[in-house]
Order: sequence, then C-alpha cells, then structure tokens
Amino acid sequence: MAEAEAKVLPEATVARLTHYLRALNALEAQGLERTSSGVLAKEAGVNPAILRKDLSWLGSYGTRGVGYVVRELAEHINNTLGLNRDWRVLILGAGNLGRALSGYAGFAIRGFKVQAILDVDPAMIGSRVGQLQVEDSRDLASVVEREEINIAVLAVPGQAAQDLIYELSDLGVNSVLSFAPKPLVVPRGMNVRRVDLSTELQILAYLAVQS
Amino acid sequence: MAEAEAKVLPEATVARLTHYLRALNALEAQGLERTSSGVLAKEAGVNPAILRKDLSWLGSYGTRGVGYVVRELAEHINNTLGLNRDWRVLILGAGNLGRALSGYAGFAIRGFKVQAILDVDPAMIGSRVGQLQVEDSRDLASVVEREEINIAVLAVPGQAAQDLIYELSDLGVNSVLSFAPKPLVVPRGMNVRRVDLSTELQILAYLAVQS
DNA sequence: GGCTGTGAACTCATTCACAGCT
DNA sequence: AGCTGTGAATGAGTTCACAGCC
Repeated sequence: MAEAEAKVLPEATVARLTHYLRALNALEAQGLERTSSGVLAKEAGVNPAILRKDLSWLGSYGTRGVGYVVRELAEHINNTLGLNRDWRVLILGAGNLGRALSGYAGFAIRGFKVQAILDVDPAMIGSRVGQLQVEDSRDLASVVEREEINIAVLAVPGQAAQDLIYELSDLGVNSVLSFAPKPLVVPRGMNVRRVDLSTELQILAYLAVQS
Repeated sequence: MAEAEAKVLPEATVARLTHYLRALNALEAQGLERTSSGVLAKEAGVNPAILRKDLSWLGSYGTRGVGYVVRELAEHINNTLGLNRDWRVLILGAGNLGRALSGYAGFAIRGFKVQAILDVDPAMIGSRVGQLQVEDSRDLASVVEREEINIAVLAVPGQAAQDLIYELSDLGVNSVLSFAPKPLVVPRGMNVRRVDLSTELQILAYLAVQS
C-alpha cells in the first residue's frame, strides 16, 4: 500500500520545473500576464525546445500561436511539484552548516518550514538558533512525531548520516537532503538528494586545470 | 592562447573520480594495499563496470587478474584532478551561509584553503569569521591579487551573484561555486558549478508526493 | 504568421559481456 | 581462474524540425 510508485516525470525535468517557477515569478513581478517558451526559457536559462517538452509532461497548458498565461502555468507547476501544501523540515546537526541552513533564505521558500534542529553534542543542546532551540538527537523519534516532520536535512559527518538514514526510515521520514560527503546506502522507498560540497570544489579544480 | 580547451573527461566521470578518491582513502585507512573494481565500487557506491570505464580514461593502472594498488591509484587520480597543488578560495558573502562555508569541514579537504571573505554590508565588514576578518566587497580586485585567488564561492543573493561573475571573470578568477538560486549567465572560459538548495528541497517535495 | 506540442534524430552516459593479460 | 579494459548494446536526455492550431 505504502509502496513507492514509479516516478512520473524524469528527474531532470523536475529540476527544471523549479527553475521555470522562479522564472515565472520573476515575469509576474514585472507585470507580464502572458509569455512564450522563448521568453521563459531565456529567463530560466534553458533552451526553448526542452522547456516545451518539459511542459508537455504536464499536459497542454499553452495556446498555439500565443503562448502561456503566466499565473496559470505557475499554479499548475506548483501543484505538480506538490508545493501547494506545507513541508515540515527537521535539521540534524547544529554545527556551522546546520545553523546556517536553518536560517538560510533559500529555506524560506513558500511552503518549507524548519520546525526543529537536533544535535548529539551536550554543549550544543539548548542553545538558540534563530527561533529554535537545539534539541537532543536522542529525542529524534518524539520530535519527528511532535512536529510531524516530512523532510530531514542531514548536516552531520558521513557515518552519522548513514546511521540516521535508517532511523529516519523507521520513523517514516522518507525524504532526506544530505550534506554528508559520502554516498549513502538508501533504504527502499526513501528519497535522498545529496549536496556534496567537496566534490564540487574538486570538479572546479579539475576544470581550472583544463582551461 | 588562454582559450579554454576541450574537456578531456566526461563531467560525470570527474564527479565519480572524487568518490573513488574518498573510497581509496577509506581502504588505505583500513590497511589495504590492493583492491579490485568490485570492492572499490562498493565502497564508492557505484557499479563496478562504470568504475573500470572511468579509470580507463586515465590509462591502465590496474593489473588484469589482480586489481589495483590502492596508494598508486589514489595518487594518479589526485594528479588527474589537479589536487596535487593548492587552491586558494575566496568567499563572497558573509551571511549565514558564507560564514558556515568558511568553517565547514568539507572545505578543509587537502589543498583547498579559504583565504578571505568579503561582504557589502558595512555592519559585517571587520567582524571575525574563524581566522579571517570580513573585508569590503569593493576591495575585490585587490584581495584577489593579494591572495592569488583561484576559486570563488558565491554565497550572495541572485542578482549580486550575476554581477560578481562578470567582475571575477575580468579579474581572471575562472572557477566559481555558486549558491545563488538562479542559473547564471556564464562568460566564455569560465567554469561555474551550482548548488541550489531550494531546487533540491522542491525535488524532494515532488518525490515525497509520488511515493 | 506565430508559437505550441511532439515524433524522430542525435548526443551523452551507463551497463553488458567478453577478449586479453597475469 | 580471476580481474581488468573496452567494444557493442542499451538507455536516458536533449535538440531538431515540423505538423497543427490560433
């Protein structure tokens, strides 16, 4: 029953949809009511053909010869991405990164709310981070239940991240954003996205050497 | 002369090479001198076939029937990625994220050194961040020269990031890691990698809805 | 005439499967 | 016999190019 279903949209398409959303918001802020794949693609930094192909996954929301209605299209993408409801986020790890993430403007996107932040370090527990107070990692289960957490962010070292993935899975938190430098073994049914800063820097080093 | 040359390795391969490096270090720490594509692939979280294909780009460093010498292979990947020298990093933006990044353990990878951190906000300038003092963004050119910066990290809002890209390009800093939520227009010859936290969260929301 | 929606062509990346060396 | 290195097969993702509708 609670089995993970097949993904409907290619992941690359989903990533671009978020860019179209931002672009549509920018156009709306400029007072535009209608737009075309050319204009929108430019604003989103992609090529118009793939934009149209991406949108075609959602159905026909444009008008041939005319274009798209900005607000209508934005609304439709919002619904498709599941952004028409609230997501309650838990941050694990109250070090530099965890603290920064809990305050980071990018997390203040409509619909995402950081509900709690946990750490294992007794010296850290109880300290303030923005509106929140750092809680004890050992209370993970009760915090998840109390705050009805949907999404966890792992800002902890590699091995701790791997251990937490299993705990979170058991607690029914199936969506995780991990900053651990190590690729994690992911339990069935769980969705994990990784942001790997050290890999990004190393890729830049390689590219710099090439040029 | 200073034209960017064609990339030699596929970008996906470069990204995985960094994982092999980490995996090799882990194996070496366990005291292993030799390994095989199967063992290494498992540690790195990839399939053995693509690991061998990736390594074949670097030449033949394994022995058929035997495997790879851990230290030798690690050294070779290091050289290929340009990690056998120092990279001097500048952080632009001393907000939550910029400060966290300058202290983040992931940045302490051998060879990457944060040399300076800048901000536009007068209230921020002069404050301490770890070993560093926040300097004035208007001094960008002189800081880049003084610290011989190779890599810049953009931890500033969208439009500021776009403006800075051009300035950095003019100053000869051709490698940039951007945390701005907006895809940037990249001047010729410049290498930009993006980390987009809001996109990652939105993708997680989508995946959560699917499952 | 203009712009969408989409099949077909193409490019890029991964996996398979096996020849070749030790 | 065992494990690498790699051509061939497959799959995923992007771009092209145009038919179809306004």
